[in-house]
Amino acid sequence: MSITETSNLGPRDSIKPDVLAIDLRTAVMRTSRRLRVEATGDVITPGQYTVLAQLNANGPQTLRTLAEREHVQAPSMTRIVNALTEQGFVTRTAHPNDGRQVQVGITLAGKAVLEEAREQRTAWLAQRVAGLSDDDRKILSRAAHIMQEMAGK
Amino acid sequence: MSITETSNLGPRDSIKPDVLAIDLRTAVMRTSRRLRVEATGDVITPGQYTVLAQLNANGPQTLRTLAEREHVQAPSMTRIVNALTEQGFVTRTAHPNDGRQVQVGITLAGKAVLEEAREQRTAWLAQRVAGLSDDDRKILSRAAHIMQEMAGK
DNA sequence: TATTGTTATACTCTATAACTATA
DNA sequence: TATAGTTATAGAGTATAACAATA
Repeated sequence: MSITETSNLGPRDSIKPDVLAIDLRTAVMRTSRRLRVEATGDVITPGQYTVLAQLNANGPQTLRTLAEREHVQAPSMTRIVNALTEQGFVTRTAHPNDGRQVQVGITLAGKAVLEEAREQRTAWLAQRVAGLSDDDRKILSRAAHIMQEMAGK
Repeated sequence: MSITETSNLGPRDSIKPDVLAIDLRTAVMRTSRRLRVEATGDVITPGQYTVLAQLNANGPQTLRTLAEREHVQAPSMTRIVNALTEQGFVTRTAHPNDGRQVQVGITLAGKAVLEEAREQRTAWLAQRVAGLSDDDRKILSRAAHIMQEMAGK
């Protein structure tokens, strides 16, 4: 029996947003918590990880832009970027025209450690997902896309 | 067009656990982050919230049991329970037979604040969910159950 | 001796405020 | 004056180690 069938919803029932919100919130928070706990042995912190991913996906950015995108204050981003710089995962280069700005970019070592961290962080989930039925995997795949869209770019 | 149709997977494709794991992890972490950020104005901290929810769902428990279930160390749980006790949201009672143990239980005020926090924390998500198609809501509902099962009770 | 819980202490991450340098 | 970034400092939250009380 598929896990999805534990749902008490028939195909014709309309789903109340309030009820779904509570269910989904619980599921998301619980899963994210496990993902955080199971991601042991990482060489970089969660904050460093998301900054590397951001730089990898969107190219070099100023410190301020990074802070805004990560929703942290400037001093916090200074700290994160300093740590990444010391480890050789990002470089800081002065802006050609504006001497106040600093461009932060990911290095090859940074890309490598990002990939490594991504695998470590995904290993636990991949194992769990492998134990599901194909139907359940399809549902999760679609749900992932819906959630991505819903949570905003 | 439904958001689910942005998925590039046909009905007959088998879904690779590794690929799904990366998609799902990204979606879950991004959503949980938004949920955390959007849950402003809470009267209790996230740690306090989960402890109250735990006590509400499973009844009075010892400090050690709570620490294990929340995956934190004993001193951290002492701190959380102290804060909840000072606010009047839990009570501490001595174990009748074993003088070492402390039973922690939720109060009526604790139940009230839990319900209030739950609504605050779910409001943002409920609004987002309300803007989806009914099909998408069905998928999310099933996905929530699958994730709950997958992340362990 | 083993177990439950507390206290002491330190570390990480984040924030606000004050400061420097550049525009 | 305004903006980009850094430094100083403080406040959560968590951890380990040492301790007290009980079994």
